[in-house]
Parts: sequence; C-alpha cells; structure tokens
Amino acid sequence: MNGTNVFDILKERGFIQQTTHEEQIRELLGKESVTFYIGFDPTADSMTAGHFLTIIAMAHMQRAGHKPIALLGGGTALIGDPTGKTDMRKMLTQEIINHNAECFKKQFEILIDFDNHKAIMENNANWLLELNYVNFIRDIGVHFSVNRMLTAECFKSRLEKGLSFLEFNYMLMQGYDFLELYKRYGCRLELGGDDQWSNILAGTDLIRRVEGVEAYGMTFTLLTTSEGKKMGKTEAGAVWLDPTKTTPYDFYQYWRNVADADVEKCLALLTFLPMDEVRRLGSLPGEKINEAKKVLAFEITKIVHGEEEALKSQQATEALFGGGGDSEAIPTTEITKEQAAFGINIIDMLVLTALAPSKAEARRLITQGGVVVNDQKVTALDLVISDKDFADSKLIIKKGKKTYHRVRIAE
RNA sequence: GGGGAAAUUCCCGAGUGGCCAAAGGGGGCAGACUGUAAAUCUGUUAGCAACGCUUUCGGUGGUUCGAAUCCACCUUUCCCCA
Repeated sequence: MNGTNVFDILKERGFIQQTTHEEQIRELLGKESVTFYIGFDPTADSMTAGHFLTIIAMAHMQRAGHKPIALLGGGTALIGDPTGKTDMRKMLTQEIINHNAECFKKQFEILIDFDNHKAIMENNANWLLELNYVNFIRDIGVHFSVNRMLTAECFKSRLEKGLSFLEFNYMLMQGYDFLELYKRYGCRLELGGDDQWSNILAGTDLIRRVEGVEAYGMTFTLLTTSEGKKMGKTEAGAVWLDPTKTTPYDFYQYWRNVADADVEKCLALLTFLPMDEVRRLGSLPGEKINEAKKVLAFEITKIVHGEEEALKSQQATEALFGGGGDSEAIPTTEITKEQAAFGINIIDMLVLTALAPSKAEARRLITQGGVVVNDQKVTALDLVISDKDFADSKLIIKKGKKTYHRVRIAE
C-alpha cells in the first residue's frame, strides 16, 4: 500500500458517515489489500444517482489496491429491504430480478475493473435460495435478538405502519450474506449507504458470534440536498444511469441545476477531481458558482456516459442557453414529411414530444406563457406548426425556462 | 381466534345523500424577480371531440331521481384482547 490511505481520502471527500471501528479500519486499509463488499438490490433495471455515489466510493477503494465484491441481491430483492420504506414494497418476480441484475452488472463495469479477479461479482441468490429454513433459524436465527432488532432505527417507523415477518427477515439475510462472503472470500469489511447501518451491524455481529472474528462496517453519506431531500430524484422519477432511461443531456442538466449549497459536496463525492480544485470551485462567489456547476455536470456525465456524450451535452447546453443554435444531443422527436406538410397543432405537438402529458396540460402551459417555439412565445392555442416553421428540417420547442426539445422532419 | 377502527385525487388530509372533479397543506408545473441557484410573490394542478361530456374517492354488487357519502359481501391495513 502506498500513497495516501484511502480511508483519509474517503474521509476528506465526505463519504464516511459511520464506522464500527474507525481506527482499526483505517489501519487495516493502510497495511494490506482488503476484500470488502457492498450490496445492491436489483429492484429496477438501472442504477440511479444514489447508487453511483457508492460505486465511486468503490472505485476509490479499488484504486487504492483493495478488492471489491459487488454483491447483487438476487435473493434479498425477493424479500425487499424495509429500511426507509414507509410501505411494503411490491414483490418482484424472479425473472425481473435476474434481468435487473444483468443491467446492474453492466453499469458496475463503467468504473469497476473486474479483470484478473481485481473485483468480484457475486449474487446472494447463489446461497440464499437454497437455504433450509430450520437450519437457517437454528444456525443464524439464534444469534439475533428480536428485542434488539425492534429497537433498530430502521424498523421503528415500520412498527407504526406495519411490518411483515417477511421484511423483518431482511436483516438476517443481509447479515448472513456478510458471513457467507467472509467464508468464501475472507471478506471482513462491508460498506453501504448510511441507511444500511443496522443491516451492516447485523453482519459484523453475526461474524463475531459465529466465527469469533472481528468484522468491520462503514457507511457513506446519503446523497441529499442541503435541505435534506434525497438527490437523484426528479418529478419524472429517478435520475438513471441508463442512457435510454435518462438521456445524457438530461443527466447533464440535472447536475447543472444543483443548488449552490450542494455543488461542493457533489464535486467531492461524485467526481475524481482533486480536493484542492473541488474546494476552489465550491467557494466561487455569487454568479461564478455556475462555473463549478458546469464542471460538475461535465465530469459526472463524462464518467457515466463517456467524454463524447459529455461534450455533446455541454455543447447543446451552451448553444441553447447561450441563445440560438442547436445540437445533436438535445432530446429529439421525429415527425414525417407528411405530418409536417399537413401541419400539427401546437397542443398535439406538445403531447407528441412528451413535453406535456396531456392536452389539458399542454393548453395550461400555453395559457400560462410557458411555451416558446423558435424563440417566439406561443400565445394562440390553435397555432398550427407546419413545414414553413422548420429551418433545415428542424425546430426547437422550449417549455418553461430550461426544457428544450427538438423536432425534426424525418428524411 | 374475539372485539374495534380505517382505506379519498402525486403525498398528507377534509368531506357522512344533491351546491363534489371533491376544502386545506405539501409537492409538481408555469409566470414575475434572478445566475439554468436559493428565497419570495402570483397562477395552476383528472381527462376529452370542452360554455358540454366522460372517468375518479380499496373491490364487487345493491338501495335511490341522485352515492366518496347509505346497505351487503370481499380485499387490505391498523389498534385492543388472547
């Protein structure tokens, strides 16, 4: 191990929230290559910005010479983690979970190097699905105190709302995962989001009781705004890493729009820029802070979607917000020559481009002055857009202040 | 197993036979002010072939000229007792 201890790097960048044994963990990371694990439940077909923070942390660890195990929760996803959920999750089928796991796998590879066994991908379905119930509760269940579990923060809110036995078991499953990874790979460190704290403790306790070995746990800051809201979510849903679910342009825009107060934190947590630079950007005064946001958006988009997409998004942004011009990267809808020749009502156009979910909403937008076509505010509800409105077969519709959409006539 | 309570639009939550597409708040969207920020103020927030029509108050059926509101059954949840 050479260079700065990765523990200090993570700490400086603001990742670390809680640790089981701060000094021992730091020491361990400083002296040997440590095998550690982070679990991901594949409950959707793409990871989100929240997962991304964890992957970045994982990458920092790997770069420092440690060995990550990305544990896909093919088994635990069947149960559903009750942590932070106010209601019971809907159950996912085995098929969907497997599909999701495949999607997750590809996304890990963006930042984690799995070549030459430098990292391991596991799936807890491999051991959880074949567990024998009686054996499990005899061997594992004995080590868990229900009294203690009930006092865990993660169950408290659910005790008011109702918690099924199924979900109550989630903690045991995750604890068991850690034990299993210790046995298979000698893994003694589990990392995760701060909401995973009690689940992680379940694992470290279990290993100590069953194996008599000290295991460690550490949690990362959750990606929240300065107001305490979860980041990575928009009204339209989560910010996905999958470009078909959140286009690189929209992804870029999301980060371009973070609040002033959150820029520095995001730069530290979600990019690999040196901390000196992060601090410099974060302390830019007033309007200048926009520079920091541009860097943030560019860097994150580059990591997730590649430099080319990041550049395209950046150029599109400059063209649109700088006035005039357009770019390939703007979300685009194609219409046929016939449609263009015949003309399309502005209301239908808004629905067609998904800028408005319904015609009523489209009408409302226009009435409130929120629609601009080719730099002209739309005031008439019966405006018809036809081929004369297209320049070079293209036209730009702007919804509100910052949502741009391009319509192109297909060849 | 016994008893009680509840389910309302994106969320919370009012509404106990017509004045209900349903108060209020939150959130969202749009406008003004700005820096693609925050704060603040204003408007808006089921759909449609739109001065009217259609779907919506856990589900299914019923009573009624008329049901989110009454009745029956079902589903789910919570609370108390065991």
